[in-house]
Amino acid sequence: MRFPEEEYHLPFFDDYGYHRKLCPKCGEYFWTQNPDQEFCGESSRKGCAEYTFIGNPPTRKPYSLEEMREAFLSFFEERSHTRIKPYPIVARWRDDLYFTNASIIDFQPYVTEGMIPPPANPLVISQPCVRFPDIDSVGPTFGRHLTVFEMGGHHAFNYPEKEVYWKDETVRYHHEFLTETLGVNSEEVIYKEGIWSGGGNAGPDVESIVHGLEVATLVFMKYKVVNGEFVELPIRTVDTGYGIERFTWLSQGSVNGFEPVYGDLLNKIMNMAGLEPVDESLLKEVSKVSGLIEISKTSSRMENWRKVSKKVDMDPEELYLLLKPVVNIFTVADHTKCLTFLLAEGVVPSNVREGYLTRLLIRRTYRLLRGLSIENRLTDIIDMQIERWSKDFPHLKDMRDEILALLSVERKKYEQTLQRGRGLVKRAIREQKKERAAEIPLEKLVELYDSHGLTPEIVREMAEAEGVEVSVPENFYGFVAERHVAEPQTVKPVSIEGVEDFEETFSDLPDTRRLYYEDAYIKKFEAKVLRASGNRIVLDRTVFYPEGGGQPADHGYLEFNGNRSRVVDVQKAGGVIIHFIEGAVPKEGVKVTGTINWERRVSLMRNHTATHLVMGAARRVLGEHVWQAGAQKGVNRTRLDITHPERLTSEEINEIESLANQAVMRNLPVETFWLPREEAEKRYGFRLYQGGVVPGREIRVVKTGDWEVEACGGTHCKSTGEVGFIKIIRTERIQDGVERLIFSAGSSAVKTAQEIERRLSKVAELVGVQTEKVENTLGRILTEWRELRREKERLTDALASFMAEQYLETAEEISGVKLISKIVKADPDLLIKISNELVEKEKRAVTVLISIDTSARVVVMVGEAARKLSVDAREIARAAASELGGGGSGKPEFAQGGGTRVEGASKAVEKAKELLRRKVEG
RNA sequence: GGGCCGGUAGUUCAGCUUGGCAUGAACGCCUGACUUGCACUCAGGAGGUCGGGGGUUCAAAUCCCCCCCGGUCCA
Repeated sequence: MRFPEEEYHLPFFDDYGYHRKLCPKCGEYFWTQNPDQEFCGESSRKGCAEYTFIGNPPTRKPYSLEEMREAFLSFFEERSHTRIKPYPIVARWRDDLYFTNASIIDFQPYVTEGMIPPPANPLVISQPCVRFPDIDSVGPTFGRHLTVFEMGGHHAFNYPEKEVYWKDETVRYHHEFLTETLGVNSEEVIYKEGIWSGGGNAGPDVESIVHGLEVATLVFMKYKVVNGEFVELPIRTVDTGYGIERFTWLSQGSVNGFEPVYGDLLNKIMNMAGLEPVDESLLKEVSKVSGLIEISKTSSRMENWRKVSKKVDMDPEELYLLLKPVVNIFTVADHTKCLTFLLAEGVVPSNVREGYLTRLLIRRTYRLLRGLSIENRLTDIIDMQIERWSKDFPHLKDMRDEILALLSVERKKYEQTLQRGRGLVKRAIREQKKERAAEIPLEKLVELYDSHGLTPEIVREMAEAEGVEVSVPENFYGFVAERHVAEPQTVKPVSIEGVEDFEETFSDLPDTRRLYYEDAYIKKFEAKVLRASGNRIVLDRTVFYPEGGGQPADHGYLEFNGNRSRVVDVQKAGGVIIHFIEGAVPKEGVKVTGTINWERRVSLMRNHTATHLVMGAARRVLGEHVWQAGAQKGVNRTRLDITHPERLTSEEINEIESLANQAVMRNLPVETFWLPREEAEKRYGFRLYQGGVVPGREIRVVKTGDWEVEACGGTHCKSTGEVGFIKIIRTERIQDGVERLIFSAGSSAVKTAQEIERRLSKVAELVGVQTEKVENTLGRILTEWRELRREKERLTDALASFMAEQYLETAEEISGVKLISKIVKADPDLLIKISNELVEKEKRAVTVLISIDTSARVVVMVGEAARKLSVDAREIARAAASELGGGGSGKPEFAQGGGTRVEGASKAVEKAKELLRRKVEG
């Protein structure tokens, strides 16, 4: 789709003599002052232009990154925008994305949806952003793509009753910044029309292009996307994104976009790797056409190099080999900066969500460093990054030790994966040699990557060490992606169970007054029934806590007109609280008296407050990277999931338990209060969002003395002393990087401790000693048990040998073979052993031994000599077993069979004898 | 959240397709021989609830179901 011209035809363009044109190459509309401008001027894959600023910057002077950021911020500050501090790059206040990938993310959805006012209006910010989708392009595009960059954004929020500014002023600001502040010639600025859509919002946008480089996107967010349709938003948001790094690059006109950002750091990495600088003029030529490069999972790397090499008239292989190390160093610079920022915010590498993306980044970086033979220098580079950026982002320095600790754990894990991989590759080669295949099949390569995390490059390296060639198709990753496309997507319904008809049935009701927030200790209350639908009741007020925030619903009963009905569940839909009851249902308008099951509620309160205490303890013991990854409170036990890269040791668990109990004993006051979102964030930081996303304009803060502050909607004790006692029961590992702590609080904790003791006593009783001696005694018993088991083996062997002698004496001679047949009540294993002895002693022996118990088993063995007479144990076993009501099979010299018809045993022997006779005589 | 791979001796793994003796393999360990001693070499030996629980079957490491644990790819 496309917006009509009116959306873009601004007075600004007319004032400045801009013309609207259609680019014949990419088919997009653009605005230019230059009447001869034919193409849109953007240096992209479609090749509409080349970079013309390389070695020839269009700005008045070169800017460093810091200077450019400051120029941008102060330009808007001077034009009545308020400067705002950057937000975290891990978007913990949102559940629809992992990272802050644009400055507007900071204000979505609460500001853009009108739930809370912006911190200032208009405002300006330089927001560090993280983007993973373009990761493959980072490096090869010479700086156009980065995984971490600063987005300069000036934002205005236009309310129906209050207009700040809209399209025309936005473009004028941008133009003024470029031309007057930076000194770019007006006719060198092209504006391209576009449509922007993301995060559920959309609108027209204007992209500004200077000398082939897109430097800013000016978005006019005016729609909400509902079921694929554009619905006008009441609040129109000016959402601009100025690529601070790109502006800096433009102003320096350097041969790549990394030098202006990293400067000396780049040279240091070059030196580490012992790289000679690449011919500057060649870099310049390539850089000019690097806009053609765009790497994705479905296109191949070489394809891009071929395009570029054609332009600079060089052999693609040669060009690739020449530039690869430099490009890899660009990538390393980018990735290590991104890692520094991610780990500084406590992202724990894992196999899911943002942890997985971080792991991906670490493993890519390791591979690159390996290629440069400096894999042991990662921590040095990270240290350089911390040094480089901590002036503007001081938290990096504070988190240095944790960053390095997280990296070291992750490195160990990766090395284990590689170690395992070597074994797998060796095995794959062995297999392939056995089948005389020429090379490792593609399918195997995909499996090694998909299931074992080994990229084909690594497999090739490992295989070559074994002298085996591996060919990897250019579109390997596209091939892998295909495997994942076919997977079914599960769509989970968002509606609350039992209230799917909320819109029709309850949405007209006012918010229920939540008495449990006014006083968490109310046990009994009176209220009026506002709505009764089936077994669902809505009251005007309630002390029944609805399930939410990992705290289960209260139970209890409602009394009215001499009836008493049980409340079995409570759910919240919007601001309306719905009670599910069993028994008589009160009519609308009736007055009811509600009573909650206090014992249940107070247990839940203790468990909930305990959760905050354990959380605070875990962070103190394990580090700042510990975040809550989920929690479910219960009456008897509660589970708390925390991010941590390793299994918890028993010492750590004990320490967490001790600290949490100290917090209990200090009897800290638990304060709960409501604060406007931005105020709460300012006062307590983003640490608040432990329990995940908290919607709403005002958020409820639960502050546990100096121990822990969280945004939380649950009911809590007045002071930590009421929790009584916290007992950690055990830990589990939910995922890589997430540990689950299971604990009890209050009287449940006491019961838990008693239960553990009871079990121990029970064990001691069974073993017959005092509890203090259980381990020793049990150890001794186990040793004895093993000895007895061995003794039994030995005796069985001896018995088998003895029995074999006995049985051999009763052997029947049938034309050269010696048949030994017996029906005994013995373990089949013994029969096998006897048979073994028999055929060992007497090569002509054929044994048919039947054991009878609840079912019958027949063991048939044929000695070497008998075997030569074409006696087949399988045939005999099968024949005998048919009389037992079952089947049999095995090997020619040894077979087994059996059945349930025990009484057929003697007949089975007869049958076997008959068959044998036929075989050797006939 | 979804997919894939794996769990057998102290360790790394075979065996599983096609149910039938775990005489399993290598390394490590113990004992002995050789040696001044160590290492090497040779001979012998110990070491297994086949991740757990159900089911099918005369019979399950092997087939089916559930669970636990580890790895990995993708969102």
